[in-house]
This record gives sequence, C-alpha cells and structure tokens, in this order.
Amino acid sequence: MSASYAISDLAREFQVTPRTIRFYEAEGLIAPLRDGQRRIYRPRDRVRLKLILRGKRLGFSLKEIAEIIDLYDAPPGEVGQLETLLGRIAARRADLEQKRRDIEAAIAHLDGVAAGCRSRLAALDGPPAHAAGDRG
Amino acid sequence: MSASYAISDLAREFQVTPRTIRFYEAEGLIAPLRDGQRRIYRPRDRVRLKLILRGKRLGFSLKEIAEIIDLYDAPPGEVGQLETLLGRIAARRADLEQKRRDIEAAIAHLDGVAAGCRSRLAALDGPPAHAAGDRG
DNA sequence: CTTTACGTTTACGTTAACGTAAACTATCGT
DNA sequence: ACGATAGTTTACGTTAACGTAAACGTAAAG
Repeated sequence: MSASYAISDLAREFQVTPRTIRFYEAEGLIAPLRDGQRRIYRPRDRVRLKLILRGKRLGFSLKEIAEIIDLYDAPPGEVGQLETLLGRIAARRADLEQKRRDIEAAIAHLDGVAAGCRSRLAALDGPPAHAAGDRG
Repeated sequence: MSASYAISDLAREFQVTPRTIRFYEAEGLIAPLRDGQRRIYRPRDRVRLKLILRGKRLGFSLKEIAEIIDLYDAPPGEVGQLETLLGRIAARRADLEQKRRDIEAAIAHLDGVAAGCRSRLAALDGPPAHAAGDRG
C-alpha cells in the first residue's frame, strides 16, 4: 500500500538532479530498494533525502549529516548504547544552538541596517517641499 | 588610538590560519592596511572577519557572504539605491528565516529522539528487580 | 652578525560535492 | 518492430575553499 517513487520523482520534488540522489546513495546516506536495476524509493527514503537537504541548507557536510541521520533511526539498543547516543545528540544539539545564535544575530543585524535605510528614506521622502528643518 | 592587529592575532583569536585570512582578502572580503609589506588589521577588519566566519557556520558561500557584508556598509546613497538595498536585505532575510525554520525543525527532531531515548532508559533502569511485567 | 620569529608572494595540491558525457538497458506507446 | 523516454554504470571534469611548500624579506634578540 505505501507509496514508492522513481528517482526522477524525488529529483523533481526536491529540485535536485538524479545524479545528486545517486551520489548520496554512493555515500551511504540512502539505500533505496531495487526493481531489477531500477531504484525504488520508499517514503522512508524520501524523508531521509529531505533531512539531507535540510542539513545541507544549514551548512553541514554530508559526513555530518550522515551522523545526524543515523541518530534518528538508531536501533533500540541497551543502556550503554542509549547513553552514548544521548551524548551524541547533545553534541549535535549544541552545534544547532550555535547556528541558531548565529542566525538570530545575523537577522538582527540585517534588521538594523534595514531600519537605518528606512529612516534615511523617510528623511529623503518626507521634506521635499522646503529644505532643512529636520533636527535630532 | 584605535587598536590594530597582526594577521596572526586574528588567526589565533578566530582559530583560522593566516592563509585563510589572506585568502579572504584575495577574494575581496577584507582589505587591511599595509605597513610596508605587512598587513595591518583594524577593528573594522576584525568585525568583517567575524561576520565572514559566522556566515560560513551558516553554510553561506564566500560569494554570498560578500553580498551580505556589502549590505552592511553600503554607502548612504540616494532613494533608488536605498530601495534596491532594502530589496536585497529582504531577500537575505528570507534566506535566514528559511535556515531558522530548518534549525528549529532539526532541534525539535533531535529533542524528540532524545526523549525517546530517555524513556527507554527509564524503562530499562526502573524495573531491574524482577523481569517482565512491562506492558504497552 | 646570525639566529629566531613572523611576515610576504607564488604556485601547485587536495577534498567535497556534485556535473557531464559516453555507452548501454529496459519499457511503453504506436 | 521501433523510436522515445527514463533508467543504469563508469569515469573523467569542475568549483570552492583552503592546505602545503618553496623562496624570500625584516626586525628584534642574543
């Protein structure tokens, strides 16, 4: 019952080339089924691809992305495994928090510049009738 | 009066090699003064370097970073200039918002996995006395 | 005055992440 | 049967962002 996709379906949906998707497979990030020679992608693979592209937008390398994804569907495991897994997750979370701070700062910075622009625009757009008179 | 830095000062502070800093200069991202042949970095250059590295952490290319930085210290300009500048800023802001959404999603996802880990740990850590009895 | 430390330019090397092209296979519509 | 369409493997090419090494300048320290 569950859907399946051809490589070009995913390529279209996510705006990448089939080559890119095959490359991710060669790097061990996706593992589609096969119908003879053709690749068959399940919803699971689609989600993985989505996560990969999200990671890329955030500037992670494919190697880092692989680690992150592997965190997601790690096997149940026993206590020790679970604890080291939690450690890894915490580390990755810290990376992401850093990026979040960077983004907040960058957005704030841009907003500041934009505000400056608008005030200058107002100063140029407001008093065109007679010159001077704008103090403080 | 205002401070100045040698290339190795900035390299140490930001954990990059002098080569990297020179490379950014060659790409037109920084433009330090010169004392003879030696590069002299002013606080302004330091800030630029900081912005560059922040951009890199967010996965922007040097070319994109250059555009962003140039937004920051664009000349006062006249009305048309200011408006296209505002447009550029809006575009960049949209990029950043996208990344922010990506980050929020990724963090939420990780938190979900971590929660799952902890509940499984609790299930393994809680009833070690006598076996079986854990239903649902 | 020569070592030591830091700087410079120039140039070739490297890695990640694909792009591109060639040569081949399988399926679908007419 | 046959061309169009979509897929496959293999392999070499490309770009960004530096790394690394050679060959050289220079200023302070011993």
